[in-house]
Amino acid sequence: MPRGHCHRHGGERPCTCAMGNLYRFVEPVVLYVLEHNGPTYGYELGGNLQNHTLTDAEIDRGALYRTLQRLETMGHVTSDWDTSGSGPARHIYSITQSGKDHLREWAAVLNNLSQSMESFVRDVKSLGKVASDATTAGVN
Amino acid sequence: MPRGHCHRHGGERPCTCAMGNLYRFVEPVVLYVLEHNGPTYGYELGGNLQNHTLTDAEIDRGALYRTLQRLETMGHVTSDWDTSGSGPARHIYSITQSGKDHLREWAAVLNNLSQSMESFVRDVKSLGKVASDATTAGVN
DNA sequence: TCGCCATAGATGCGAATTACATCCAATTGC
DNA sequence: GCAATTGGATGTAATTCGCATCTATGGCGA
Repeated sequence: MPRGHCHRHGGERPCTCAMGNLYRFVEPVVLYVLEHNGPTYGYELGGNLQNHTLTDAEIDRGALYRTLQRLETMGHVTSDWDTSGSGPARHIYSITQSGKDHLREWAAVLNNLSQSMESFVRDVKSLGKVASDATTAGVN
Repeated sequence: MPRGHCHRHGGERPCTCAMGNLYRFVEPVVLYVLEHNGPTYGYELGGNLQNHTLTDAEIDRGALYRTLQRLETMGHVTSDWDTSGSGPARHIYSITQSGKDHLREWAAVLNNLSQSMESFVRDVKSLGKVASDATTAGVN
């Protein structure tokens, strides 16, 4: 199952699903939810996450857990075990100040990227304009 | 040299360099330049490309050549050898109709992605708003 | 009490991607 | 002749991805 092939929207066409989990996109979303919703554990995070993903793709649980581990080694989150509730113990993650800063940095990066994409999209739209302007003026 | 670590802008912070070549981002840019500037060969493409990249990262030549090969097997470009000029033979690539369609699909994807990012950035910006509104009203 | 299911965390692994290095060939300048 | 430049292409170690699988706890019915 090569990446680039989206089994959800089918076929060959590009779609953000085919872009994979891209943990670099998972990272900021995790940080955001942690700051917005407060401390929580991976399994629950997996649910709230899907409302904030940047791509159409669902976030893989494996990718999520590994992202949390990496964020912890980088000091952007801290974790504690919660054994109070019923069921298996929960790994509770909290965002640190460093994590909040990291999220702001991420926002700056995504802002740039977003604008680059926007301008690229504009460029593509105006591609055939000159040739077609003579025949179809005013068509968007 | 782990990904996620940008040797150009240094350090730990996220930057689109650290996002890698992401051939799925190289693909649309290559298609765009091919449609905008007309048929050309890889080496020259490598130059014009850098003005249109979506990220800060330079596009790796290896990635470029492999992208062109993949685009050809997908039928989005065709190629011919140009042995007329001086120097080594040039592999001239031209975009096909299928390639133009593909580029438009890419534009739609990037448009969506761009908007998702924009809205995410807004969300991050409004994160501490409620808490700080009491003390610093009107600060952007 | 045994088996089964849901929750929860975590890892294994083949395939894909990346980043960089390297190789090959032809031409130009010296 | 030979180094430098232009051009194309591949090799490869490290990393990431996507999916499957493993472990463990507790609830619940038979």
